[in-house]
Amino acid sequence: MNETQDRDAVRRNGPVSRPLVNMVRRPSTVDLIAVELRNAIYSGTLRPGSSVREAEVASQLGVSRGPLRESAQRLVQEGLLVARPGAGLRVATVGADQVAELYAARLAIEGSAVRHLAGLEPEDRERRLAALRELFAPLEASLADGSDARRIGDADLDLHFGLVEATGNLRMTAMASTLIVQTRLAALSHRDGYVVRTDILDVHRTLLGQISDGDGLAAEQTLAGHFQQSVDRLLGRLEEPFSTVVGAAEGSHFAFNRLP
Amino acid sequence: MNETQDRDAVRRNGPVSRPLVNMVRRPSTVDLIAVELRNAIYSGTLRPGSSVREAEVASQLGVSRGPLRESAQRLVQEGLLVARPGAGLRVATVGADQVAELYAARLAIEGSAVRHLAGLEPEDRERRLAALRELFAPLEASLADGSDARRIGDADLDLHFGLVEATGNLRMTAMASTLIVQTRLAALSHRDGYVVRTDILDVHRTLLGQISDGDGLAAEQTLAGHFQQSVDRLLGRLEEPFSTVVGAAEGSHFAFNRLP
DNA sequence: GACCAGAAGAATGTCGACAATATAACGATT
DNA sequence: AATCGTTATATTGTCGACATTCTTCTGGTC
Repeated sequence: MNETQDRDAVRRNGPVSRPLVNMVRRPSTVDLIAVELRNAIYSGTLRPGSSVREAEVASQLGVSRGPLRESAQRLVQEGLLVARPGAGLRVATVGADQVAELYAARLAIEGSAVRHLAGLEPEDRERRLAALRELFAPLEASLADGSDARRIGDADLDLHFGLVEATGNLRMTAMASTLIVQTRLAALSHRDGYVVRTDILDVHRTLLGQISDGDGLAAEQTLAGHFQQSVDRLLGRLEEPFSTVVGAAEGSHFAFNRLP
Repeated sequence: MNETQDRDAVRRNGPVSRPLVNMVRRPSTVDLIAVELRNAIYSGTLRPGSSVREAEVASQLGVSRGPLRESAQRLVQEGLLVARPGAGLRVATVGADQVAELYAARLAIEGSAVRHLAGLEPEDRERRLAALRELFAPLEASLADGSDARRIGDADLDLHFGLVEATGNLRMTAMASTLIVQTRLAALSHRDGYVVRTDILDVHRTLLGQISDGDGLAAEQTLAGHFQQSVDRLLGRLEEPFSTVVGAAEGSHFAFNRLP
């Protein structure tokens, strides 16, 4: 019984001090399907507002309707799918009336993240910033070689997700993941297609610099300004230099859609 | 085709200006089951760490295993249930190692909420604060008549949920709902049972006052201090006057578990 | 011509049954 | 005595089929 008690204790409280090995967790079928669905939504394969026929998608995934429906409920909880009784599943749409709310939620999460990072001990802070600077390169590259807006958006969202992931807070990371896919949905729902400002490089450079300086409030305000501009642009309130492409590019890399 | 287009437009962008009536949405069975499950977890009927046998729970709810499993996946996404392949469902446990993370997430959401409220126009701000002061009475009452800690905790959590709900941000409201049920899980997982400080009345009075004064940053710091004490208390780092009861009371009122 | 009512079709909602897997108990072995 | 291997039980994972519901099409009426 002692071994059982130990296992139970581990389940309740996690490894006591330092885990010798990572607890192995085979992903369930529902996990795998949910990842595929999120990818399909994120990449635009399942377009916003389109109906999701269970039998069709299930057969494409090589599973029955049961597991598919279970996975779908996860995305319903995330707000990525909408289920109407009798009418089945539709991909959610993030319309103009929801953009402000969405970015307010992102500011709550990501703003808290940058403040947390800025408040760390300099040594620890720089270690985590190093990981973030890795995400900077793809953004620079996609901007430099004139990639389509979708790829630029991928790099941008990856960086924003990295901000939250760097805090190590799994709950906030999960919430950020959901909000970022919803951001993609908002962009895909937008009549002008995917729109990206050309100065995002400067904004993020400033952001990382302020974190590095330990000035969390300034970093949060930079983020707030950045988001405000994004909202205005999505709502068509701004006329300014931008790069817009309705990217038909498939195959984004979904750094934030990993298995838990 | 015009009517269809109009309906689609409504689905995408929501009602154009001011909706004459609220769009009626019959709750699906999955919705209803999910509410029941959350209530059972919140009230302690389903205890943290306990296994949830599908057949048993399904028959108690009067449904088959299929809909139950679909609902369960929603709670898995929320972090309220854990599913291990082959081993089925267990109620999540929020152990000591997760308390800090949980309260950090709550601070991100609720801190953002109080700052938002404080930044509103005085007229609008006071209107929403009026709704919050309604939630103040139950807290006072439960403290005054020496209720058990569980009832005090209910009133406390209702008030905190009300803070976020008052912003009108549905996304943040949903996230707050999840985090607050997890807070209850943490309390139920705690060895000392439900613990409540006796000075929470003062803290919340101060909080609402600072919001009323438009001082969002101060309100957020009050919240941060309050949460820090909660974390310390749950981790047993503090020895101070408190009221602790392992409340066996069933039937909490779950203001935050409404249907969407 | 627009609107309403009814019927046909298709998809969903739900259930029961079977196969696959994990758990627990038991005995054998070092 | 503790550990390992085996077996039995119970539960989960998956699937196919049926009843129900929504959607769409058609025809009729004002």
